[in-house]
Amino acid sequence: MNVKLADIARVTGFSINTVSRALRGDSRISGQTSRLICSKAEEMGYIRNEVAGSMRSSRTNTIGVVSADSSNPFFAEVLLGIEDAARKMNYSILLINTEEQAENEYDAVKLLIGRQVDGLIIIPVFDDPKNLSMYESLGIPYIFAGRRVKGLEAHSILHGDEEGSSEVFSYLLETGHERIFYLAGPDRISNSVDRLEGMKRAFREKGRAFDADLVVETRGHIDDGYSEMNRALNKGLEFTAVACFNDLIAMGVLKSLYENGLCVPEDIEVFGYDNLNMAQYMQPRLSSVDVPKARLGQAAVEELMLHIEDGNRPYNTLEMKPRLVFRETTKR
Amino acid sequence: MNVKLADIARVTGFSINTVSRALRGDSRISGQTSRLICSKAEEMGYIRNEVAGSMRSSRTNTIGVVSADSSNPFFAEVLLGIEDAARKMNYSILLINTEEQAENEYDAVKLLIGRQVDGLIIIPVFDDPKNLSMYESLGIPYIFAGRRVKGLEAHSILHGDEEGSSEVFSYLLETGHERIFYLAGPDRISNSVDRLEGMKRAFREKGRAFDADLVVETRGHIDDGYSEMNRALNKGLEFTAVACFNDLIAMGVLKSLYENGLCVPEDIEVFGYDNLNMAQYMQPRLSSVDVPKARLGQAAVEELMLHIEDGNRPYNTLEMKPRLVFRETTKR
DNA sequence: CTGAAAGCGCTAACAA
DNA sequence: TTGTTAGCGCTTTCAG
Repeated sequence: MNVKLADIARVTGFSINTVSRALRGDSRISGQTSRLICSKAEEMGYIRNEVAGSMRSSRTNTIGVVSADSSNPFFAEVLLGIEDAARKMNYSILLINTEEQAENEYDAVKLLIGRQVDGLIIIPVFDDPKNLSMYESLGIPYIFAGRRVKGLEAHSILHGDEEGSSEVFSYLLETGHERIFYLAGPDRISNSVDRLEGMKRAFREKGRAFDADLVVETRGHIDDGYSEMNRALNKGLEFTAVACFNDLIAMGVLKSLYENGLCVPEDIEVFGYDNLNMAQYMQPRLSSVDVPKARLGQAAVEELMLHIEDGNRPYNTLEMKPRLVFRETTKR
Repeated sequence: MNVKLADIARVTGFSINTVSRALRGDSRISGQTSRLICSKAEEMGYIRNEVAGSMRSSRTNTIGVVSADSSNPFFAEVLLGIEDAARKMNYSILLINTEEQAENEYDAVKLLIGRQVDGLIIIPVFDDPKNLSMYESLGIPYIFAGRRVKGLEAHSILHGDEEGSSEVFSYLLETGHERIFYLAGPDRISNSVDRLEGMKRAFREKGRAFDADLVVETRGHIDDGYSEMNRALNKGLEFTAVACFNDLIAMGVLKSLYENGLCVPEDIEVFGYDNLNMAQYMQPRLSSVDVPKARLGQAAVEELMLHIEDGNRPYNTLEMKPRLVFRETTKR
């Protein structure tokens, strides 16, 4: 077995307790003792058994991250922000992916609680009764990153989905588009719901009615953008602008438009959402709505920490600002 | 506090021990007792404290994953494969990113060992003396996924970097290219080393000398492809084909070539590496070398499990086959 | 098939 | 400033 406190205690002649304290930098231990113990520990290759420590202190210094799909660049960047911020605060990350399935989310949370994580950062589905009631009596702090759960909005850090989407459609409507095709996201996540609402708001504010035939729901994958655009074109759908739920969809859309001989932005304007790094390398460079991804992850960690420190701290919805980035897929 | 074994024991009248066994499905407990205990536990909302369990059994059912940069789609997909396979085997993932820094890798491994992970999957740097000596006396099983560490090849699952790269260059040389520009990866990771070696091998086999001026090292990011290609073009470098260390670089390259009025593949042929999903949506569709990413992650978990089960199992390098995918950035 | 006792390695609480 | 004692919640071992 590995070297443990008792071994160091035996070698140095101090008690296990003193060794434990010295190693944790307890100020009550004299400088000399502390230095001796620490150097001896180093020399013996001591690595603290965090599991045993957690057991006693009932703190694991671990946060559970329930992501939707970490192979999606959007979540990957959020995750990176989370991991980085957590590491700096001496926390580790237990990661589980749900593939947007409410049931996987439920299982993930239960599993992480069994592993005694100190808190949770979750990218949840929008509206699931079983999960809702689970969250309502969770027992540990939790933050929803970039999404909200119906009825638990206070736990969310959001980035203005309705506003961002509304601005995109306002721009398109103001510049004269009569028929705007919208490739929406899956309706079980709040981003889809809110961005769709943003669209409706824009139409309302401009005193215009939107055509339900021009909205199609997708899973938000790159392939969806390509196949749905092909389908729309094949069935002769008419439009002069395309708004996409995210940049991945937009990439597929651009490909389809190109192959069908349509020019962007001359024939058709295209707007993405998320502003992935790759957006600026698409052909043409994609106009998009910027969301601060790494910052979102970081903010989620920071907020979660405050709740871990103070279990009575009230929850408040945090909002970040979206920002439209105009590149080459729009005329402006 | 949460409900624990003792609570269930009290309620059901059995001993803590019997409850523990019933809950773990120990076959020595009678069916009736077992059912009673399990249903009571369910009813009371019991969630097993895995930390306490691990403490005693010295098994955490956790594997540590030391990734290079999980915001890179390549690693993100490998990670997804890892997470998925691990979950199916009832294991959880502790994730740390290193940003390709040997020192971060060192710290990550030590930290994960302190957390008593049962094994490690690492995406390591190639050649660091301190890390090498750490690995040589690690004490727990470990697998390098998709990369090798100099001197510890047996711990790796590889995907034929030298072979894949050699095939790319063979194709380009055979089809008459005299000057091939290569955007290499960072020299501290084995993939760069091996793919570069593959290039050299191809030149050697064709009885040709390669020009060192036509090789430039990059970090492997999308921006590097764009900026290095711009730089090469600006200084008047001549070439008729571009091979890229990975698809991300290739995406940047395509953008630069387009902006400089060069046609792909007519003027310049381009080859990527990794075959990311997005490769087929680039403009034009990118020819690349396919690497089974999710499968790699899955294989790493499976192999690691065998070593966790049997601590004496010998390590053997595993090799997967690369496969060239010809799309629109090459003439063939 | 079930129970009692011991202990995993550490930290907390209380003493000195 | 240091030591002693107890115990976190579970699983293992040994006993019946």
